[in-house]
Amino acid sequence: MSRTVKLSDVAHHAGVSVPTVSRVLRGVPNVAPELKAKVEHSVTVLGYRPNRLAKSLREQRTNIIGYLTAGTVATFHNILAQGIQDAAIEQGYAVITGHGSSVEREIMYAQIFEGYQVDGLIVVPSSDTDPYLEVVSGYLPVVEVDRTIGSFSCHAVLLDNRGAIGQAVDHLVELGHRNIGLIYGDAPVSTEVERREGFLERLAVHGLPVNPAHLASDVFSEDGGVRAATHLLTQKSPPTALITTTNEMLAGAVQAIRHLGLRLPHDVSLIGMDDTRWARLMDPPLTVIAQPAYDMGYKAGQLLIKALDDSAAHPAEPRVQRLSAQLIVRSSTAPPKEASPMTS
Amino acid sequence: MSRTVKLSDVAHHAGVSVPTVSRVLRGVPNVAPELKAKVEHSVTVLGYRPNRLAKSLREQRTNIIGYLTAGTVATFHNILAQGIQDAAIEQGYAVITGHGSSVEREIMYAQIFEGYQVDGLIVVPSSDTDPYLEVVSGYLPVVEVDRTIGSFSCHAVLLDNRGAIGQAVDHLVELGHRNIGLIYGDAPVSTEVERREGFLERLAVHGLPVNPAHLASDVFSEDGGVRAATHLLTQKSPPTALITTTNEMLAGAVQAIRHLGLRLPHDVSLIGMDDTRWARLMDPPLTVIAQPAYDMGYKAGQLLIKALDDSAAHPAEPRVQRLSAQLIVRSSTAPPKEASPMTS
DNA sequence: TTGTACGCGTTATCAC
DNA sequence: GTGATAACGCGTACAA
Repeated sequence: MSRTVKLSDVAHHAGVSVPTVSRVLRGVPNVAPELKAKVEHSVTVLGYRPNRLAKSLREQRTNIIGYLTAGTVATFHNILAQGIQDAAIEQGYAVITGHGSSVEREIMYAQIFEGYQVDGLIVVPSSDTDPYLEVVSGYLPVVEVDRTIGSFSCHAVLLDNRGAIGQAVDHLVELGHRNIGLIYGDAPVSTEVERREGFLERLAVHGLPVNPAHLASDVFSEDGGVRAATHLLTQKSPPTALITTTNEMLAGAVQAIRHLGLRLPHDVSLIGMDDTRWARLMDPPLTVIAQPAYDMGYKAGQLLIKALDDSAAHPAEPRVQRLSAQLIVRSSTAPPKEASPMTS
Repeated sequence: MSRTVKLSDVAHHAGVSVPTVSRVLRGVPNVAPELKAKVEHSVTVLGYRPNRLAKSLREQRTNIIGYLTAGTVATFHNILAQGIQDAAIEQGYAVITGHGSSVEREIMYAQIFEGYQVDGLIVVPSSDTDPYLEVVSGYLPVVEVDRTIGSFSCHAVLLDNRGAIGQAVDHLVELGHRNIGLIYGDAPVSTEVERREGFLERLAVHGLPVNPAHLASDVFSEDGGVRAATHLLTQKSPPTALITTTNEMLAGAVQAIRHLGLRLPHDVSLIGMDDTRWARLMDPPLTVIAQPAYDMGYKAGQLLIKALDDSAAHPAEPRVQRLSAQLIVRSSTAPPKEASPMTS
């Protein structure tokens, strides 16, 4: 639970009775304008937020609907969600879910969740800048998964993004590539930032120069991948290998390569993110960086629940877990056209 | 809400006080064995089920964790879930989610949801036989999506499965195919049954004979698809076209066709289910039956909420909505090898 | 060992 | 128009 500013607090602050506050909040007609104003003032001043639990108990209606599915889970974020579910259920917790595509929506859901008095929050932030989450983390245990806002201190379960891209670079360098292109999303999320940095760092480790022209960012989508890959492969001295930081952009890269009449891996090598079904089914099957999606979700669930249990004891120091990715070598990577596997 | 058998009812029935019942239920040590037995008896007789809401309010702890994600949604069931979420949030409802891969798990989640006093339930049943769901639907509005148990009367939002497969058959017949194979899952779920029946019915409409050897069922997965397709294509007179009823089995069929050295659509035509990214990305791009996933979820949410609002007025007669699928013709279908497009 | 009384935060029914 | 008071279902001191 969190701050406990209740109806009676507001009533006391406004110098009225509890039912009056309730009436104002619910918009019941017969209320004196002056009292209404005073109540509304107190509400904002005290930062009152209704307790859905008590309301539900009283009204015999929760406004919660259960969604029970036997649907197949295949993508990264679903498998992750499945991990959270399993960890939660094992500890006797239930999960209330919201898909927040934008910061506004994210905030809306977070507030609704708070209304239902959730014990804690697991979140995949939609952006690097979410001031609301910072506030929430002040009085509610929060665990970030996959992505992190970074600017505030809370628990997190993340991929070792630098290491992940590092493995891809290592593999390509071993094959003899010296001109590797990176396709990444331009959204301000931690995964993209870290993967980009990991790429540059690993290039440096191998003593390879960084060619800014071989870095292409675009919208974090299939179309963005098409554009970025096309841009990279149509320049005068194109890279001999491409790495994409997301599954969506990988799909775009595949399309672009095909559209340009290039063959995989003969003309260009390609490594993407996430070991999805289609990556295996492509012709040729794609070399990918596999994320431990289920583990990430499961560990996030465990971490949050542990934080919940410990909250009484220690004030829970922020704990960040980094999980390793696994490079799965298939047939979209090969030595570059005019080069021997061992470059000096 | 539902049946309201509370602690005090049990106490009265057992001839003890409320706290005693509470103690027994929570396993507090100091309780007389005889009273314990009496209480437990009353609990089962009355069918008492704890109200998590009241417990949460009292304990200042809900055991609910919020999961907020900006993760991408790509598969059928995710888009469907997104539709439910949107419909719910628009009406001021929250969604608590559970993934039930088996009937046991499904029942477990349903009970947990009931504990949280959900107003209603939306469910994708995992099997045709779930006695518990029948019971639940007696006192809680239930909407089935995608699949239906069928044996009890409740609301449902389903695909027009017969029509969907019918479109696929029509398309293949127009191309000149007369020997069409069907690959379907052997799980006892309504979608599989209806799609199989729709296939047979449509064949009859075209005056085409049914060849039992061209019907292959297997486990509802990629591997199952591989086996079924291999079985179908390696017999003496194989079908010239294949239809799969699920996306998973489609993936298996693609693999089998490739493994057998067959070319798409030259050697065999193929139509599958769900317009997923990889179906578009395949070489050649796959002709598929696209389901209105988001609409199905959204309509299910609307239907449930309407049922909730109406529950006071009319006892809510069961309402079943059938949504149409759309055949998306791409390049995995073509006239059969030795046949003109127009067969007599 | 068991029962009484109260509180969790809110809404609904009454008098005033 | 407004404010006591009770109730929603459960857990927990405290007293018996």
